[in-house]
Amino acid sequence: MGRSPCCEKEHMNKGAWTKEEDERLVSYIKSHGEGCWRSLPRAAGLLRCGKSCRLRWINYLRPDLKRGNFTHDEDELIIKLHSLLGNKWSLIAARLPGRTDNEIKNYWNTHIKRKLLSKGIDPATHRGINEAKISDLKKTKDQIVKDVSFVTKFEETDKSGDQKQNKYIRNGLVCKEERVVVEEKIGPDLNLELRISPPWQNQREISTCTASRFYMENDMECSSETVKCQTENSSSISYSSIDISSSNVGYDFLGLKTRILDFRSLEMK
DNA sequence: AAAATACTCAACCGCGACACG
DNA sequence: CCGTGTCGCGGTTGAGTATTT
Repeated sequence: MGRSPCCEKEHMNKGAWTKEEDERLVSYIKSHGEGCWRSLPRAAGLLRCGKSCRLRWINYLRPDLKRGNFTHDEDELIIKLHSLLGNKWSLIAARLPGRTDNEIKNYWNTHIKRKLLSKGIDPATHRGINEAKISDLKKTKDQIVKDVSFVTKFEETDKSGDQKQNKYIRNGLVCKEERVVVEEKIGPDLNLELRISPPWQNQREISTCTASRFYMENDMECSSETVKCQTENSSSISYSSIDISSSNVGYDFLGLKTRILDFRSLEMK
């Protein structure tokens, strides 16, 4: 038994929206709010299917949309997020105020893909196109490197506050540095540092955020704790940590809920 | 100036997830 | 548990525009 279509295809307008249709839609949503897309077209007096109305509103008519070209910062953020999330455009868009998933998807396909390719980076994997060299390096002793999108280096102060130590975040995991040296050498020539913050936050402000950390030793997840981090500018992350035992505690990353930072299985809250 | 080609991006389509009876 | 309806997502299309030949 087939599913009934979302709307009767006959007697429906398709293609580009007219100014009058836009005005009807905006006016209806302003007075009645979003939602119930199925019944909206009839109520608003539009010969469009609900799907089409929803798309038009979300991608074009919403008042909070940002117009104009993408900034360099937005470019970088999109690349970073794509390296983590893949083609999850809606998740990426959630981190870029005023931008829609459709817009980012188009921008990715028309601009960023080309930009990365011109730098010798595979846009799908965010790794160098010359995979052969990388594979050879990976085979060498003690260079067991898992699939990696980018590496972020940060400085950690020990509990006494006396000593500082370099550490690396790879795919959300805090790693011992010797395990990622090879990746630093062979990785893409891009600044892929990622700051973690709640959605829609002004990145310029000093802010605190919380995340769980998992140390990797001998390829085993061996401990976890919650870390409070304070970000002051885009070039550094300082950490102060609080030990907790958090074997079953869920936490947020990029506005998502997950227990382990496995970006390939993230789900919306 | 005209034709061909490349590019952009709004809109469409099909599918999966989820809610509900 | 199953069938149905709705919503939202990601991939794709194609009309309009820009650039090149």
